[in-house]
Amino acid sequence: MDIRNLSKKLGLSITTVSRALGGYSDVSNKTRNRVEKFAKKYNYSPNPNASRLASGKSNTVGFVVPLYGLNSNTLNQSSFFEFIAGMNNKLHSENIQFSMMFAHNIDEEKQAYEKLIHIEKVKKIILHNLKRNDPRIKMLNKYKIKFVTWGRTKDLKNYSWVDLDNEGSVNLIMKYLIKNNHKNIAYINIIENYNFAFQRRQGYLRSLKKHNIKFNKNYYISVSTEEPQQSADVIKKMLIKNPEITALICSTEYSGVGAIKACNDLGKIIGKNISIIAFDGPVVEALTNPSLTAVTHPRKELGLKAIEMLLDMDKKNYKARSFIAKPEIVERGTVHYIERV
Amino acid sequence: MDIRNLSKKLGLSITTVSRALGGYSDVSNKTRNRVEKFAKKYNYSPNPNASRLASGKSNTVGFVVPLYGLNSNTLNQSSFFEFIAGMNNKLHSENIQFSMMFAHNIDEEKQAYEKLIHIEKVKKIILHNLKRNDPRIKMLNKYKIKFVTWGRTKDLKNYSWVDLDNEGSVNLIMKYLIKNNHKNIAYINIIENYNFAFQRRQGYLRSLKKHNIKFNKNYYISVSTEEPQQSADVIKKMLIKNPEITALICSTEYSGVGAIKACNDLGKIIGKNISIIAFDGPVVEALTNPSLTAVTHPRKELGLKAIEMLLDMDKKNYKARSFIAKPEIVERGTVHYIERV
DNA sequence: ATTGACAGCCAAAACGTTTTGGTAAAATAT
DNA sequence: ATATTTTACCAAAACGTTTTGGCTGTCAAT
Repeated sequence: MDIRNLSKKLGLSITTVSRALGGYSDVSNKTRNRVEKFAKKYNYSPNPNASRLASGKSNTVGFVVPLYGLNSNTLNQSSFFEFIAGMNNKLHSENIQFSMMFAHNIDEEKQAYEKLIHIEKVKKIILHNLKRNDPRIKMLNKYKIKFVTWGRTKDLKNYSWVDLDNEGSVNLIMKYLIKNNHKNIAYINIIENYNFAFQRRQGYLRSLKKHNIKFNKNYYISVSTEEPQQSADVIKKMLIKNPEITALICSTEYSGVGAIKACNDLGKIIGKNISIIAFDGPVVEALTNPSLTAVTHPRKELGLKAIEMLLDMDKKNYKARSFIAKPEIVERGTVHYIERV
Repeated sequence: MDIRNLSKKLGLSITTVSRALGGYSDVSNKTRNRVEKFAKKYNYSPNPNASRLASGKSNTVGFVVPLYGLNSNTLNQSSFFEFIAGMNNKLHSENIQFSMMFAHNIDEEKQAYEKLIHIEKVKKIILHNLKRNDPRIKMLNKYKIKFVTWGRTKDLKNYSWVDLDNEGSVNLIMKYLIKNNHKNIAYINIIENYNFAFQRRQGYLRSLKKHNIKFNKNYYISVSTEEPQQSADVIKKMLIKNPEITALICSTEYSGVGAIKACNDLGKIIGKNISIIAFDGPVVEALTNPSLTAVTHPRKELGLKAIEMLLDMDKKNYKARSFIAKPEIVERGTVHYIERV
């Protein structure tokens, strides 16, 4: 069933049918209802390719997934997957194509963007994994590509982004721990040239100040790899030197696992005399014993919002926007309450 | 630059340009070369939507990702991700679109296929997560959709597929364990209505026979969930009742983790007086202590091969093919050698 | 010298929409 | 009663390809 046949059955012109279904106002409600009824009855939906050709809006959104650096880890890929799923839902409901490419190193990544922009003529891109200072933004502006980023650069120069609430998440965690009477709270971060790590550090420092806890530099470390053992070693040392620590905040799943190892090795009983809370870790949570308490983020929603913004950029009065995912603490078994003495 | 302008510059008709680039034989080599040269020079590539509309060929490969059942687990999503990355590489080099949809339940899955087939007019699909008897195959045949499956049904009725070598992997594991002088080898499977689980069971039984080991039904269990604790409980019981068991083969990462828990609880020293070996587990491997020995499969290659086959189906003399990924054992720390007495 | 086959090219139709630039009738304003 | 605006519709053009069904000239076979 195509629009020609449908219009014949309705006794209307093709134009009217198209405009009725397109939601234009120069169609009476009576007619529109009839058209919609018939469209449903005959199971009509416009041929997307014809429609894209005619409208000139062949909207494709591009996305390059790096499979190196922090993302070479299979662990992190599941969070990408969530994000992608969120994007896809929106894209499909809007009949927009999604062009995803993979890159194993920085050269391949560059090539991927070039292919997207110059060959596939993609005009919209989702950028992610932002460095504090990211050269891709300049590049995209140069080619007048519309983009929304997942993550933020150091300074937010007039672009739209979605992101975890990194600072807010740490605040939330700190509040939660302090409510449980923790005071000697350590933070295990990842190297801070990732902007999210920097923001989390900010959150930690500001939270301490807010709750009148003095920053102890022995309580803050950042690891450079995602090898759990490395985290475990560093954490063990920290706990031996500072046995008064009662809670560990871990920026990554891997360091969360490292923390568990370290505590086990030291004979500390997790959830009894030492608390561990980690970021996300949707994968690891279920695997550890006791099950890891964590702060989670709706990554699917993040993907959806990113696409919404990107599509809104076509509207005339669009202004740069942002969306911050609301963190939530999922209580499991690794945080304990300290009785006041 | 569109084909009209290009043909003008070449002094040729649109038809000839189109047919030159399309590889048709009614164009002289001399002309074809000229056309190709100009196309490159002016950075011309056909508008994909116009081309799809005119040819009636969507030039798109469809893929529906279920986010329910066995795949609601974030863990498994990373293996999808690998597969998708493999597919994408090939698709991009061939300039073919990839339409991926997500489904949260069986109804959404059905709708997704309908949308792909009837609306987007996709003619090629990658099917995965096959049941032993999968109704989708009939459906795809009915609509004359070309497809390649990732996984196999019970009977391989004349379609092309790629898959892990489930039976072979178990053989390999068994050989490896037996080489290390294990004889009392238990198998922890997942429910067998997943065909891969069935095949792995076959592998286990046949391997035993081959090595003249009598099957002991107390050594074989299959769990129905992916909750590690459930596996742990069942395994603990098994080990208490049959303390002579020296090695555990786990069909999933989750049961691998469960096995580790069970052994720890029983005071068995993993890699010393009990061995554990699991399937894949690219995620978990790095997290356990000791690091989990496993059999791995090149999932990226699997994705690539699937697409290769799917595209080859356009060739005239195509016959149903298959590709089996070669398993490999990655020795880490959970399998021990038993000294002969 | 005539015929047939073939190589190499092309004009026009087709693909199924959206959009443009209208028109006639109805409603409203003067 | 007339002029203006609004409502509701439509024919035809446009989108950029691919495909169909030619046509012309060349060359080998008769």
